[in-house]
Amino acid sequence: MQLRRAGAGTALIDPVPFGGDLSPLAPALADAEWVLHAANQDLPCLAEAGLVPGKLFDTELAGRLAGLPRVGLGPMVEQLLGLSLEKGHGAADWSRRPLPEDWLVYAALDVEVLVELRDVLTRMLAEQGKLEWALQEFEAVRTAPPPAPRAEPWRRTSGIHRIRKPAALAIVRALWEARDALAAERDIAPGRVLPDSAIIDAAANPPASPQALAAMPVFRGRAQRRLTSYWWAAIEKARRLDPAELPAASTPGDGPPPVSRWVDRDPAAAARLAAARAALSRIGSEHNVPVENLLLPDLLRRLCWSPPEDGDVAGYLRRGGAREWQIELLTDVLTQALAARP
DNA sequence: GTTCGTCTTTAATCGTCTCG
DNA sequence: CGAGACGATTAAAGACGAAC
Repeated sequence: MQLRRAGAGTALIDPVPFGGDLSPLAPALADAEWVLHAANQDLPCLAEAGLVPGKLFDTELAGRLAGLPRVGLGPMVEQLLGLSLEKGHGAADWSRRPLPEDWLVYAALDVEVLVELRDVLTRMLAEQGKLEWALQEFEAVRTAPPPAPRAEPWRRTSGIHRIRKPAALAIVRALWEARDALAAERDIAPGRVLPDSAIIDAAANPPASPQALAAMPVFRGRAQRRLTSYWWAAIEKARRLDPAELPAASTPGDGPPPVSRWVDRDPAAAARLAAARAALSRIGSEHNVPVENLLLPDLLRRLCWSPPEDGDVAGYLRRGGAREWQIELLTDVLTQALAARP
């Protein structure tokens, strides 16, 4: 983790020896405004380590609101500060120790520029009359609850669409969970324990015996041969489940259907969405803000699919987590758009 | 009454882009 | 590498009707 504070210089902290608990740092950071880039990606992690900001500035979000075309840290620093950052070691293995010197330098340089970037962005936002918008956005990010864990993460196994029957899905689930447990125990990525494709193969053509399993691609590999009985036990467990315990063929899906289907399913809703999108796109270009930052696309879809019966668009947006600046800016045009007819 | 084949419906991918 | 967004596409289940 990289820290920089005016007057105190830059510090790099390896969280590993602390067992992931960085809460001793919290008092030192309590009174400061945290300047992060794409904070929504790091905050859940930091919160887990015991670090929660009291005030936040997100340079990526600020860049979007300021209407910058490229909001990566590198491009923004280049455009606004005239500096060029070295290309990252994005896909590098940051778990190795000791970390090479040049990686440390690269990591430190990342934060050297953040405070200066904040100052420039603050000035831009103020000039555009968007500083208050940004403050509301930062506060929303700061106080956002951690993302809910996926209810059924095994359903994201790559190739799952090939599996439809509950009995076969049960095998996917069993193998996925067995793999996850083994990966956690060995502390390596699940995909390196057993590829998704092997799970799907085994579910699509369930082997009748351990021997048949051990003859399948991937499973006949040198490393997998030692685990045949482990995988076989998972498959057997799935086979023994009561019908009531089998996973549902498809998740209910609590939101609206895919937009491409709206015209057939509910032409009126499609007309509302088209009108709302047109209005948002107009306001977006008027204020030089990306449409997806004007309103969460998912909230817009839900609004258009099933508008509030009492016509209280502002209340609907507020309950959906929209910020006050968004409500103020959009309620009228969205109310009009909801009156659109096919 | 059952089986087979085709059509419709549905949803989850694909490919693309951008980001860290 | 993995994430989210997007539009287009594709795969598979279910519905329906015809044929035996």
